[in-house]
Amino acid sequence: MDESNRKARIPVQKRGIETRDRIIEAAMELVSEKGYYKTGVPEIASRAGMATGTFYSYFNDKKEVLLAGVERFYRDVTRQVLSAAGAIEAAGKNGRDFIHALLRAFYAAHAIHPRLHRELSALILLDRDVEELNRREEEKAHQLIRSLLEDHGSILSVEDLDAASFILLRITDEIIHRLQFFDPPVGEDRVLGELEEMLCRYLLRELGSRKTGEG
Amino acid sequence: MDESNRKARIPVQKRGIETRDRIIEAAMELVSEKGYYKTGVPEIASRAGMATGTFYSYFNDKKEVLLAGVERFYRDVTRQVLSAAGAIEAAGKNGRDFIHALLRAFYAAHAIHPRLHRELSALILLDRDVEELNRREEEKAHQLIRSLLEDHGSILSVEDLDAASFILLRITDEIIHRLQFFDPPVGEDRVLGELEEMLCRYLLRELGSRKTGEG
Amino acid sequence: MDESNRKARIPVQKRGIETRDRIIEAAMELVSEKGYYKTGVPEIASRAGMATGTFYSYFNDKKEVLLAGVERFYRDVTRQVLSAAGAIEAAGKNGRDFIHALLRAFYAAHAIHPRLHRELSALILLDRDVEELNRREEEKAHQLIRSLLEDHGSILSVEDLDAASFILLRITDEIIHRLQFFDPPVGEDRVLGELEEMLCRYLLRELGSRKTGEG
Amino acid sequence: MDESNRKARIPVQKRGIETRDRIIEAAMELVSEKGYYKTGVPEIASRAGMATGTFYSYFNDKKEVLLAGVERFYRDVTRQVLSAAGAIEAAGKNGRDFIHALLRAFYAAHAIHPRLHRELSALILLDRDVEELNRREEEKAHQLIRSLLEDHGSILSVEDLDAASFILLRITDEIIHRLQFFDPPVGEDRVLGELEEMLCRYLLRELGSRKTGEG
DNA sequence: AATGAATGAGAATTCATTCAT
DNA sequence: TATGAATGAATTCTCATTCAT
Repeated sequence: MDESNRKARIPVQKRGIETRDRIIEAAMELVSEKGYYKTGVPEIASRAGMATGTFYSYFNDKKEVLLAGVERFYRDVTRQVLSAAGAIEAAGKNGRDFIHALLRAFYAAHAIHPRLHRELSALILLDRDVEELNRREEEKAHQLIRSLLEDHGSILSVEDLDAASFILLRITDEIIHRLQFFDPPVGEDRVLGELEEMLCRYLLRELGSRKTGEG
Repeated sequence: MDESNRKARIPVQKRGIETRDRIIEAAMELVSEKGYYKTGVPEIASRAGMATGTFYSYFNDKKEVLLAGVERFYRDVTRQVLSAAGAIEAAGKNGRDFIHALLRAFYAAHAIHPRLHRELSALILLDRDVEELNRREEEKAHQLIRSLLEDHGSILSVEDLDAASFILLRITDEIIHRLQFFDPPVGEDRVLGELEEMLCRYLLRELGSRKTGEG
Repeated sequence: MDESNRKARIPVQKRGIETRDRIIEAAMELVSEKGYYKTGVPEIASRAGMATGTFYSYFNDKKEVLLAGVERFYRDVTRQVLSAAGAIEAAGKNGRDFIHALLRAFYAAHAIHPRLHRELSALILLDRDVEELNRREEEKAHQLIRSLLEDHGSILSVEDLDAASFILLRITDEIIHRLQFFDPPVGEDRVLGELEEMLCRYLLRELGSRKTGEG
Repeated sequence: MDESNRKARIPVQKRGIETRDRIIEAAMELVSEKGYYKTGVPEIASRAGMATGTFYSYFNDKKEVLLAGVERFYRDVTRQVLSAAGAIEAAGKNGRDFIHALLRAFYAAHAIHPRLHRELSALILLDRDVEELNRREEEKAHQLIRSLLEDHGSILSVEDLDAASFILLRITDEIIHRLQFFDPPVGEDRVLGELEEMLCRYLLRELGSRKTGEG
């Protein structure tokens, strides 16, 4: 009975789809600005330039836009990440370059909707549905990282690929997260440089010489 | 002073202090169980065995107990961490043992109030006051890690101690966090083992041989 | 005229009349299924296979279809009752047969749209317009019963024909009502048998012998 | 889990019980005046001289007051009916007097809250919970009538006591209902006189002479 | 004539906080 | 000082009706 008692319209025509998108857009803007709990439905509708009732003919409740917005957010991030895949390929089998490109890709992915990202990080912890959506994305990301590490197996010295992928994903995400959401006690460049160094020492079979003057 | 218009009593007598503690205790229990936003003040008062009004003679509003509770939580964690300092000392100048003891200490700190910890992780992102409290604690933790690394400077190969402390703190926290709050795609032991390996390769001047069969 | 500000079209062409009928049909179906208050106009339009706006070019508001539906319902019931007149005639001047045929006619009339009947019974009490429509129908029924009783004057022992018609109509209606809408504490056959017995004793000059084994 | 998740206070102190009663009173007044569906909670609260929120600390929702009001209504009616039992006793074994007293009792019971009575008659048909409450009351009334008929068995000529009680209850109720709620096509006295005559002919072993000039 | 997206006032309900006792 | 009933603004959601296309 998952969606059996839905009343909200599923628009197929261009106009309806645009309206739906406008609602998601407005909702995510407001969630970014004031947080999910402080954002009201009339406010979302008003921002989207429509009446409250219109909102409810596209979504059954406030939570539903949130989930739609989260999915859209993940789509945006995924698109961004995939577009970075090229740069990672280009780095070839040079260890430091590979790690560097990887970090760049993560950083860029985080820069998409930073405020929204922050709010979602909280909602993952507070809401089971958001948590579940996130779990699926993490799983995808985990597999992506794993296959990247496999591809570069010849230059890496990792034994447990799964555990390594998990750690690589989480810590990179976390550090960039912190750098973007809170102001860190240490300069961003120094942290990113040190993070890269750590990953090189951990992952690479041969270290190569450290590049100084990160920019 | 931002406390000029406070009305809530600051209890000095034993009885009053106990009452205040009972409120904090009840509030944190409920926050752990159902989350801050779903916990009501009358409910906190009721759980603490008193009338709603009594609550308001000890705290000006709901947020105030939360902050008091967060402070108490950090006190508990700090106490736990300090008690682990002994074990870290005992590990002496053996690199792997030092890292291992460090990880153990973090892990134990997280095990204190896991549900509350999870809720607070979200509130840090949602509430400026909780964020600020957290910032101060992170700063203390950062300094603590930094001085530990300094003490072990002879066996470490780190250049930027500040950046390294920051990274060490954040990633260890994050990984343990994930292991405890979400069920990870990889077994806990494998992740912790790999994390330890990463930190050793990163931090230690001489690697020593890896211990297999973590537990 | 109370219709001076009407906007809804009064269809004269065949197509328009059919459309109007389809709306009434759909509305009455839904009212039977979920009740008037829980039935929405968009839902009626959808069931009738048209857009919401089309509904409003045939009816000025929701109430108007209800009234049209009530009138149609009464037309159906009247048609049914009149078709039963033959059976009553056929019963001739045998007292018990006359009463029996009368009861059968009422029973059949109630069996037409039982769910709708039930809903309307409530709406009569809640809505002045429905009440008024009902009053007119009751008046017609009252006159019908009265003339039936007059026709059978020779075998009846009633003095106040008007009062008797009123009572006869109301109690027969009520008892059958209850039997159909609620499950009664006593079997239907026993109740109908006893009702017939009561009416015989009340109305007939000569009682005749009771028929047992009602079916 | 019938009442497990109730939040509404169950008052035990005098003040609380009075407040609760005041709400029921106000609600039933408004339901009598404008009907259940057109009565809003803020309006009930305002009529009861309190804020909306207060209402919700005594009742979980609007429906709950209705049900409490219905129960109170039935209590009032029952009390009235029982107080009429004396008059019925006093009528002794005179058939016509017995029937007359019975009718008087019904009539008086209906005169208590006529408008409310009318509204409830509709709600019984529209709401399963009200229907159920009514079913229980009908059952009680049914038993009461049955035992009255049994007590007067010597002067009655009824065979199926259960069916007769059911019919007696329903038709008397219905006729009085109509007389009070709608204006009948025939004068009230004539209808009541004829009803009494019908019941006498139906129920009594020996008829006695009809009293003319009902008053 | 038909469409169906949009409207927006209004209903139900919640909950942090106050205040008379 | 403690009590807990009372407050009422704020929030979520509904649905009969309108109107641009």
